[in-house]
This record gives sequence, C-alpha cells and structure tokens, in this order.
Amino acid sequence: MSSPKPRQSKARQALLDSAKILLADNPGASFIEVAETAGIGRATLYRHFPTKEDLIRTLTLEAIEKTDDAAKTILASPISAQQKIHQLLDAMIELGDSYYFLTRLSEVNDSEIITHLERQNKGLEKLIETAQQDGSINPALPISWVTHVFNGLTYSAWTAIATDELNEAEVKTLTRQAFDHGLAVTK
Amino acid sequence: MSSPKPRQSKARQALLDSAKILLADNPGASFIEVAETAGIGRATLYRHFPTKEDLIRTLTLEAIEKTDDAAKTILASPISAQQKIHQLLDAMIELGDSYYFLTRLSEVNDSEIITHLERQNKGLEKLIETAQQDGSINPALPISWVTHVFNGLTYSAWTAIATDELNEAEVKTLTRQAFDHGLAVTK
DNA sequence: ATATATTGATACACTTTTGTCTCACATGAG
DNA sequence: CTCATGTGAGACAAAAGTGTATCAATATAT
Repeated sequence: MSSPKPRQSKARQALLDSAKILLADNPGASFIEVAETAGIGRATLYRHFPTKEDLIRTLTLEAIEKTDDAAKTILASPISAQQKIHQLLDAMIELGDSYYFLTRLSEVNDSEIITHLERQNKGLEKLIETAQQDGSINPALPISWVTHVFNGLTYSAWTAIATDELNEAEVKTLTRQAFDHGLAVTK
Repeated sequence: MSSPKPRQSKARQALLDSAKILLADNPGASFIEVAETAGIGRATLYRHFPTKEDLIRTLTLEAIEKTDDAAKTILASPISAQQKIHQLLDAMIELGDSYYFLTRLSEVNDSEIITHLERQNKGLEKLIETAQQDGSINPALPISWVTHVFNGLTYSAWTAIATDELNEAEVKTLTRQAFDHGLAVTK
C-alpha cells in the first residue's frame, strides 16, 4: 500500500546527482568535497555510502541500469539493426550526464560491473554483426573496431554538447551521419 | 662541443616515461607510487619535480612539443588538406603513449598549457576549413564538430590499440576510413 | 685519483583524508 | 502530539600523502 523507501530516496538521489557532476570534472575529489557540494553533512554521506568505492559503484550501476532500460526497448522494436544502433547512439548521448564521470575514473576493478559492461558490449557486437550481414555496416571491418568507433563518437558527442554551441538534437544527427558515412559530403 | 645535460637526462626521462604510463591508468596515483614505479627514491623525484603539478605539466608540455614537431613537418608538405589531416591523425595515434594520460586527468588549469592546446586546435580548425573548401570534408558540418570527431576517433584508435588484437598500422587505415567515409561499405 | 654532483634511504613535521561516534535538532507518519 | 527515523555539526583517532632536511653511498668528469 505504501511506497517502500519514502524517506531516504530524495536525499540519496540528490546526492548521487551532485556526485556524478563533481566527479566528472574532478575524479580525485574527496568525500568531504562530495558532501559539501551536495550540501549535506559528511556523516550523512557515510551513512548512505560507507566508502568512496560504494558511491562510485552505485553511480556506475545506475548508469548501466539506465542503459539496459533503453536497450531493452530498442532491441524489442521491429526495426532494422542499423536503426537500432542509431537509437542506441541517441540513448548513449542522452545518458552523457550519467556516464561521463566513468571516463575520468581509474580502471574498473569491480567484477560485477565488469560483467555488466561486457554483457552490454556483447549485445552491441551482436547488433553490429547483424548490421554487417544486412550490409548497413561494412562486413570487412573488425567488430571490435566498430564498437570502438561507437564509443569514440559517443565521446565526441558528449564533448560537443558540453563545450559547444551545438544542441543535443543537432549532435545526434551529426553523430549518426558520422557513424554511417563519416565526414565526407553526404550523397 | 659537449652535450648540455649529460647527467640528469637519463634518469629524468626514465622517470617521465614511467610516470605517464602509471598516470594513464591511475590518474590519482600518489607521488610515492610514481617514485616506486619508476624505481627511484622519493627524494630524487622531489629534486626533479617539486610538486605533482610540475611533473604533470612537464609531461603535458612534452606531448604538446611532440605534436608541434609532427605538425610542423606535415603542414610544410606540398600535399592536400585532406592528406595533411590524415597524417595528423596518424601522428596523434602514434603519440597515444604520450597523450593518453591527459584524457584521464582533471580539467587543465595551467594557462600556458591551455594557450598551447588552443593554438593547436586553431591550427586543426584552419586545416579543416581548407578541406571543406576543396570539398574533401562536407562544408555543411560545423568546424567544431569535425574537431570533436577527430579527437573522438583518435580516442577510438588508442583504445583499439591498447585493448585489442589490432595493430597500429591497421588502426591507422581504419581510422582514416572512418573519418572520411564512416562505417558504411567503401565505394 | 680526486673533487663534484646525483642518488637512495631515512627521519621528521605537517596537512589532508578517512572512518567512527555522539548528540542535539528537524521532519514526517501515525 | 509523539515517536521513530534521518540529519547536521563536531570531536576524535588513524592512516595516507606531502614536502624538507640530512647523510652515507655511488657515479662521473677531469
């Protein structure tokens, strides 16, 4: 009848939102800074996350979960592999806020997180393989290279949105075009 | 007649080489770790670099200098803008070892370094503008977007080399193709 | 061989960070 | 209102990191 965690949720989510922004441009920020930036007491932070690793772990799992949610919908759609990849690119661009801090951290050690990331990568590779079979991606390209370009262009999109006058909608279009046809004149 | 710094050079360069590898996968590494990894005493490290900032600053300036050296030769060549961009991509891929640690660090604050990076970026933009005028890059694309793709694909190339079975020569070819024509079938 | 410079090890003081604990206060559910 | 829970502020101890100084050992140039 009643919601399960009515009290905690708000402060906790505000804390996570604040932390991922701070850690994105200062991966070495101390727990003290995290608490101060979030505007909460240090003791409260420790109550929610015993160590810095716990916090980062939670942030990472949250990002992974959001990606899974988006991927689930996209993969279930009756559209081509190419269109699915395009929508995945869009989803990753939208999730920039949740993911960017990860690119600035040390190598991931947590085995559960590694498992999730590998699973998601496997899913992307599967999709790429299908796209290569139907000819929308060059079958001569190594699958791993295509995933690296996927990630690299996602990174381009994030930085373009973060630093430039380009808005998210423009960047989505440009990224899609760059992924498919590069930077030559569109024919 | 005699070389200017015969003594220092060796230990110092070995230290820099070791540090950039360590900082690449652990940006938060302490000075103690840097010294231990390089196999030198902590006191010696402080003699060469008074603070961690000095070390990072030196590493960064070294990377910038290497890029300038490469760019100088490339820009002086009697080749097309597109070919110059291709060679710049090659050069950046080769400099992965020197640059990768920079992508893992906090925002750059040093004004001299910012000036250098902006100068190099300006040079790239100029080149892109020329390539757009001669039609090898789509003139409809925002210049800043092209630079983001340049950087994103450079990042793709680095990670492909670092984690995969692909060698540098293959990756150079793939990167060039992705930059020009994306991942569709080459015509 | 000898003077000079570099190095590694160690000790030291200092600062920052981490993690725990206590207590008074605020807030929301019943 | 009352009570359980969450919170902020601060004290506290322990650990890690930083930066300086000293000294004996080593390597190098002449």
